[in-house]
Amino acid sequence: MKKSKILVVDDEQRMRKIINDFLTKSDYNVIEACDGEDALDKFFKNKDIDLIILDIMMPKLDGWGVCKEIRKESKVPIIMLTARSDEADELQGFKLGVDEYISKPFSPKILVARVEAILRRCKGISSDDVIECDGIVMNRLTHIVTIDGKEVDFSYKEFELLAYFLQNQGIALPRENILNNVWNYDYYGEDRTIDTHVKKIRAKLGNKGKYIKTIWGIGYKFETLD
Amino acid sequence: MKKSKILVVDDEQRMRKIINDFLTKSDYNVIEACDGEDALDKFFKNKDIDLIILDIMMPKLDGWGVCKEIRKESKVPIIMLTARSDEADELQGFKLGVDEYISKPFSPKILVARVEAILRRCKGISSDDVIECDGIVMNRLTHIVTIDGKEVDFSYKEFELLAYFLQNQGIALPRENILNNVWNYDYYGEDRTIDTHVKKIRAKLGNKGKYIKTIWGIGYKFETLD
DNA sequence: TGATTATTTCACATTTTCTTCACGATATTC
DNA sequence: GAATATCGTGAAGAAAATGTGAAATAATCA
Repeated sequence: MKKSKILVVDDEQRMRKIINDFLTKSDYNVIEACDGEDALDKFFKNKDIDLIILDIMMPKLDGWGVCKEIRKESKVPIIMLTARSDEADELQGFKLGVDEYISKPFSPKILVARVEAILRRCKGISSDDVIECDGIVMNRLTHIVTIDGKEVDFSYKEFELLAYFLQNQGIALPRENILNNVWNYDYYGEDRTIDTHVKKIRAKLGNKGKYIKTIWGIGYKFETLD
Repeated sequence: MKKSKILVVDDEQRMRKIINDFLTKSDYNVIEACDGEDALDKFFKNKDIDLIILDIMMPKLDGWGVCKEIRKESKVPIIMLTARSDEADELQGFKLGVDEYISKPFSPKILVARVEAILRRCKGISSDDVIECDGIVMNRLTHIVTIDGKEVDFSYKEFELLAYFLQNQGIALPRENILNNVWNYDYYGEDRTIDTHVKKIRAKLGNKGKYIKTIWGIGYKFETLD
C-alpha cells in the first residue's frame, strides 16, 4: 500500500520538524515547505500530494492565499494550523475549502488522528485497501476476505499471498519471486512451502480455486480466464 | 450532543417506516425520501445531514446515480441497501465512495450498529466527549466509563486504548499502529505491553470483552458483530 | 519519604500458524 | 512408454504469536 504524501507548510523550522517527525513515524511521506510561495511551488511540482497541513501566519503569502490558489486547481484536503482558536475565521475558511482546523499548541496524537480521519474520509476506503476479483473481495483495513459475499478466514500469510496473486493477475510468478515479495527478505526456507499455502488458499476459494494456475517448472499464476 | 440527522431513501414506504422506527428509537433524527430525485432535493435543502441510507433499486434515479451526484459536493457517509448480496458491485461502490453495504433483509441491530460505527469513524476524534458503543459509554470529560450503566474503573492507558478501539471499530489495528497512536511518541518499549492492557480491558468489559478480536500476526480489532 | 497505584517486563502456558517431509500423482522429456 | 522432474497432499512437529499471572519498575499522591 502506497504511503500518503503530505505537504507541511510552516515558516518555523522547529514546527515543521515536529510535525514531520510525527507523520513520518505514522508512516506518511512528508514534504516540507517554508512559506506560501514555496508551498505552491512544491505542491504543483509534486502532483500526487494527498493532504496539506498549512499554517495561517506566514511571510510573503499566508495560508489563506495558498488555500485560494490551490483550490483553483485541486480538491486536495487542507488542514489549517492556527495560533489561537479565534484566529480562525472558520466561515471564510470553509468557503475556501478548508477541511479542518487545528489550533496550536496541539497534541501529536490529535494531529495524526485528524490526518488519518480526513484521508480515510476522502478516499472512502481507498482503492489500495480493497482488492476485488470475480467475487473475491479482500479488505486490508478490516482484514476481511469475502467470497461471493461470504466471509472466509485467512491467516496472515494466506492473506498476503492471495493479495499478491490478485495484484499480479495474469502474470506467471516464479516461486523465487513470490518468496521475495510475500516472505521476509531474510527467509531462507524451502520454496515448497509456497505450495502448501497455495493448497490451502485453493481450498478456501472453493470453485474459484482453479484460478490459481500451476505453471510447470516455474511457479503459479492467478487468472480467471481459461 | 446534537442528534445526528439521517436521510433514508427507499421507494417502498413500508421499508422507510421500518428503518425510520429503529433509528428514531436509537435517538436519531430521520428524514425520508421516496426516490432518487427526492433524495437529492432533500439532501441539498438540509445541509446538515450526517449520513444517508440509500436503496439501490429505485425508479427515476437509482442509488448509484444519487451517490454519484452527492459525491460531487459532499463527503457525507453513505450506506447502500441491496436486495441480494450479489447485487452489490462492491468495487464500483467503493470507488463511488460508498461506506458500507447492508443487504436486505437485515436485522435492526446490525443496521443501527453500522450507522453508529460509521458516524463515529467519520467524526474521527471529534470534539465529541462521549463515545458509546453497545452499552459501553466513555466520557472524556469525567473520565468515567460505564458498562450497561454500571461504572467501571479504567486507568489512563486502559481508557485511551479502549477509546482508540471504539474510534476505529471494524479496522484491524496493527500493534505498531496502536503504539504510535495510544502511547507517547517517545515510547520505545515492547509491543507486548499492549497485550497486557488488552487482557485487562477484556476482563473489565466482561461478556463484551470478546468484541476485542485478535488478528493473528497483526494486532487487534474491535467489532461488535458476529 | 513512604505508600499506593499504574505500567511495563518477564517467564511460561497455550494456541495458531508455518514449514518440512514423505509419498503418491501428474506432467515433461526423450 | 519409461525415466525423470515437478507438483499435490496430508500429517507431524517446529516455529511464532498470543494469553496469562506475577514480579519489577515507574509514576503518583498523601
